[in-house]
Amino acid sequence: MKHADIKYTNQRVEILDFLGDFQGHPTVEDVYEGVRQKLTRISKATVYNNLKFLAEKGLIKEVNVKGVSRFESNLMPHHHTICIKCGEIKDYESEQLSDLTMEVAENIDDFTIRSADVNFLGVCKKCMEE
Amino acid sequence: MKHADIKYTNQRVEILDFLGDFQGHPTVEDVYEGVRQKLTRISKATVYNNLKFLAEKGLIKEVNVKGVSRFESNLMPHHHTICIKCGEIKDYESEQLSDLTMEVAENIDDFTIRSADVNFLGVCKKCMEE
DNA sequence: GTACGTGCAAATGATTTGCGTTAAG
DNA sequence: CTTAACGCAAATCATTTGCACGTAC
Repeated sequence: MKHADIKYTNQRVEILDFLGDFQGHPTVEDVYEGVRQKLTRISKATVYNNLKFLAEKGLIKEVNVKGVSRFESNLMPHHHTICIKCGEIKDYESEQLSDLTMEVAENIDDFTIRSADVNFLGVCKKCMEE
Repeated sequence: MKHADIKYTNQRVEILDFLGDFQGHPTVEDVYEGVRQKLTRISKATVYNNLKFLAEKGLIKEVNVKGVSRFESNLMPHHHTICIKCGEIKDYESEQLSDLTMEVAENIDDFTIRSADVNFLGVCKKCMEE
C-alpha cells in the first residue's frame, strides 16, 4: 500500500525498513543509531522529521511514553502495556476491547476519529520482583 | 481521603485547590500561573515536583498530550478525546468501555495494573470546519 | 529537632527550525 | 526542471537537578 503522494527517499526507505525489522518500540535515538549503520551521513533532524511525517501519513504509529516518542510499524489494532518503572512497552491484544473501542470511537459527536489508543500503565514482572 | 504520609504544605494545598476548580486539563504552566495568584513566590520547579508527586500518590491524574503533561483532579473512570490539530482535550464517558477496560486490565499476566488510559485521537469540530 | 519541601538558577534532554545544498519525480 | 527533502548547527521548550535555606509535623 504505497502512497502516491509520498517521496520515497533513501532515508525514508531505510527508516521504514528498520522499523519493520525492529522487535519492540524504538525511540528516535534507536532509529537514528540503527539507520546510521547504512546511511552514515543521515542527520538526527531528518530522522525526527521523517518519523513525524510517516506517522502523520499513517505508515507508522507513534506511542508516547513519559514524554518520549516511540514508534512501531505494527498497524494492526492492538494495545500496549507500559511499565511505569522501566518504561518497557509490550503489545497486548484483546479483540473484544479493540472492537468496542472502535465502535465507541465512531459514535463520538463532533469529532472525526483518527485512532484510539489504549494504554495499560503498571509495573512489569521484572520491576515487581525488585 | 487524606493520606497520612503526605505533608500538606501550602504549595500542595493551593495546587490541589486550583486543580479542583479548573475546568479542563491544565498544563504545568497553567497551574503555575494560577497558583501564583495566591502564592506569589512559588517556583515553577515546586509546581513540577508537586504535580509529579501528587500524581504518583494518586491524588490527581496526568494526561500526556504530544509530549506535554497535563493534569486533572477528576479521578472517576473516563476517557479523553484529543484534537491532533489544536490539542484540545475533552472528557468522554462510556461506562461499558470503562468496565471492559478494567476487566481486561486485571487479567493481564505478569503485570500489576495501575491505570488504563483510553485516548481518542482525531480532529475536533472547530478544527474540522477550517 | 529533623527530615522533607522550597526557591532559584543552572543543566539536561527531546524536539524543532533556519538555511544553504541536494536529489526525487 | 522544480519542489520537497537533507544535513548541519543553533535555538527552543519542557522538565530535572543541586544546593542553601525554610517549615510541617
